[in-house]
Amino acid sequence: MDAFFAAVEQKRRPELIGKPVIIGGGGDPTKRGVVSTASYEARKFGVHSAMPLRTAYKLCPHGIFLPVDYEEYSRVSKKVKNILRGFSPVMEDVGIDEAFLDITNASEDPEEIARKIKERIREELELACSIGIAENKLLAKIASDLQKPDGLTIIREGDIEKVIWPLPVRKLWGVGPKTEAYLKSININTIGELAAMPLENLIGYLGNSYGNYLYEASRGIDESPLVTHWEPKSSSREVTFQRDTNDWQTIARTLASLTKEVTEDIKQSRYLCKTVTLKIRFEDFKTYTRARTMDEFTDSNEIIRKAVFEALGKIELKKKVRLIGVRLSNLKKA
DNA sequence: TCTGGGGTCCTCTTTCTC
DNA sequence: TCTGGAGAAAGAGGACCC
Repeated sequence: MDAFFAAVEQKRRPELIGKPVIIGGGGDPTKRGVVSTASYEARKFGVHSAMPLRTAYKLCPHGIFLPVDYEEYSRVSKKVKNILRGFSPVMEDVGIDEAFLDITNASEDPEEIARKIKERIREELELACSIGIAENKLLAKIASDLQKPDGLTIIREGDIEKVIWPLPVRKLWGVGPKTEAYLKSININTIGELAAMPLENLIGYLGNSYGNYLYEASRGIDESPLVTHWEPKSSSREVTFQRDTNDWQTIARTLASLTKEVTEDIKQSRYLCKTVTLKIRFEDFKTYTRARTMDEFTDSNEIIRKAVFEALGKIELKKKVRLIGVRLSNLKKA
């Protein structure tokens, strides 16, 4: 979906159409938080997702800042996914605003299917999306990104050299800022340059698993199947304080309430956990985690809270705390 | 002065168990 | 009772995704 959160807001408040809309945090650009989504009008000012709200405000002071309304976006997301499932039951969810659809067994022309999907989403939900068509997920994802917004891009078997190789390595799924910078340092900037690197060298530079992955990905090879069902592996809650704090009461109270929330979450979805992990980030942004595995699987708030505070005891609180969080893992269906 | 929140997966190290 | 090794499990951190 194109600028999904912003588009949903513009749909329910048409007066926002054509304006720079910035969704993030609590919607107050003077407070801590980052941009979740910026409308294309706001992107013209250099605003993009993951940017601190305060920075976005400096770049675009006349922008309309709104809080994230996750429930509303989830509702709309479900409608989008239902439309998709009507075209093929084999669908993989990729977060709230993306999905893969396997249309291998469809009788209709893929491009025609894509046009119909775009049309239905536009007519029923008044939203724009970008679709990529290719023989595997890796290439379809790259394709969907090539002509945003409101795009429809097909990558065919013979297109790898012409279409994929000139692209920067960052366009490959799994290559983030760190890997991009590292590859740049060894003079690899494009996917084609990556593809020119012998497998042994890649493994030497990046390890066995990642080296092999990039070797194949740079050639457009991806055999991974669509994942239509999966079980959660962990559940977590964390908050960044509006001001860094060294007040024990505040820290303890916050930790207790986060623990209660995340315990409610797993209870609701009928899971038990065995491992709790405390996460703490100090004012200097140094982040630590301390884990504690319990003797039994549990969803008891008291037992989990006890383990969380045990974990907290393993960390020296000498600096002010910026963020605190709790993760429950080692999950098992109740 | 700034850097969210909810996840997954991978790698390396430490600890436990036999 | 002490020592050591192997393999599994747990713990910690980091990179990446939306």
